[in-house]
Amino acid sequence: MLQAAIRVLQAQGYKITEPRKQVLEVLEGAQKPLSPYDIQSFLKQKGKYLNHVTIYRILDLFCSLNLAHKVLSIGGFVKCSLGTAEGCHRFMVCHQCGAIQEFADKELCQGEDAFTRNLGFHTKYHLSESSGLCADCFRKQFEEQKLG
Amino acid sequence: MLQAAIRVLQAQGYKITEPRKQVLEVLEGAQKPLSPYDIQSFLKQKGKYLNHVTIYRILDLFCSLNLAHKVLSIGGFVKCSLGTAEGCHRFMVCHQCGAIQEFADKELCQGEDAFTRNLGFHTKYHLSESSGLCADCFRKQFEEQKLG
DNA sequence: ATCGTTGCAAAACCTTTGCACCAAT
DNA sequence: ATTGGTGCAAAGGTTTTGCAACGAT
Repeated sequence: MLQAAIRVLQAQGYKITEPRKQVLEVLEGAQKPLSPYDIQSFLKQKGKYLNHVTIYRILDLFCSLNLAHKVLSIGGFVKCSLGTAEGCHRFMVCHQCGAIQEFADKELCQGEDAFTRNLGFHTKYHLSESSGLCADCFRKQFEEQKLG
Repeated sequence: MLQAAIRVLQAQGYKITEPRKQVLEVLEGAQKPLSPYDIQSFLKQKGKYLNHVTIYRILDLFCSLNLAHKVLSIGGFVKCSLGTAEGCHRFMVCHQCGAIQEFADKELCQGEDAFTRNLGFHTKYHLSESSGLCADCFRKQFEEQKLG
């Protein structure tokens, strides 16, 4: 996984540096979107230090290479967990626990494109985030309702 | 249009103040999403002054009442141009001229919900922005290609 | 050795908070 | 008169910039 990202960097002529590997590692291990300062904190816990500017720049790079995405409804970054998928990369965001799941579906993109094309618009890419409850949180809430 | 928004405010027990009317007016007249400071600049041109904090608070209020939306891919605010529509409010964002068009479609929402439900997710609402070229900018680009 | 990367300092920018005053109802 | 709204000052947080030093190739 991490290896795949490193190969992408190398293939594009970017250097494999400690800071980049560290940010990759943190993103790999995260369950939720992380802000640049979140990432800095995580690293501090491991006894490592990165300047926040460095983290900003690394995240910019990763996003430009689709190794990471910015989840706009949260304002944090996640590693990209999809390959060169069919259709744009979408997110489900649990507003209870903050967990993220990435997915893609060609038909959803086609439906959206068809609709906007009728309005004369030519779509390059989609941004799509579904907010709600993940399976776990939904179950928990359901149990609580039975009790209460 | 502006009247409709004012009625919504009144109906909810919010006061109709000069600052609120001014922000509404600016949003009405805008073709693109505006940041709080953009709005302040627009008003300054008209010889009016609002504190930025006031603008932040007014925008918060408007968004909570669905009189305005924040366009996340741009980071600015637009007036809501839809009624209580079928399905969530979506945007087409022209990355050339910045123009915004709002739309809604029940089927798109249903398609997305169906897909995520299969993954155990329970969607509350969607965030959806399509980025690309509006009809005008597409035409212009097309003309230029013919020439070049 | 080269050139891309990082760290640092600083600045710019964005957003929020608390409180006193003002104004719409 | 009441209560919500606004302005101000200040603080806190986020993001960007320029430059010198470092390190992967």
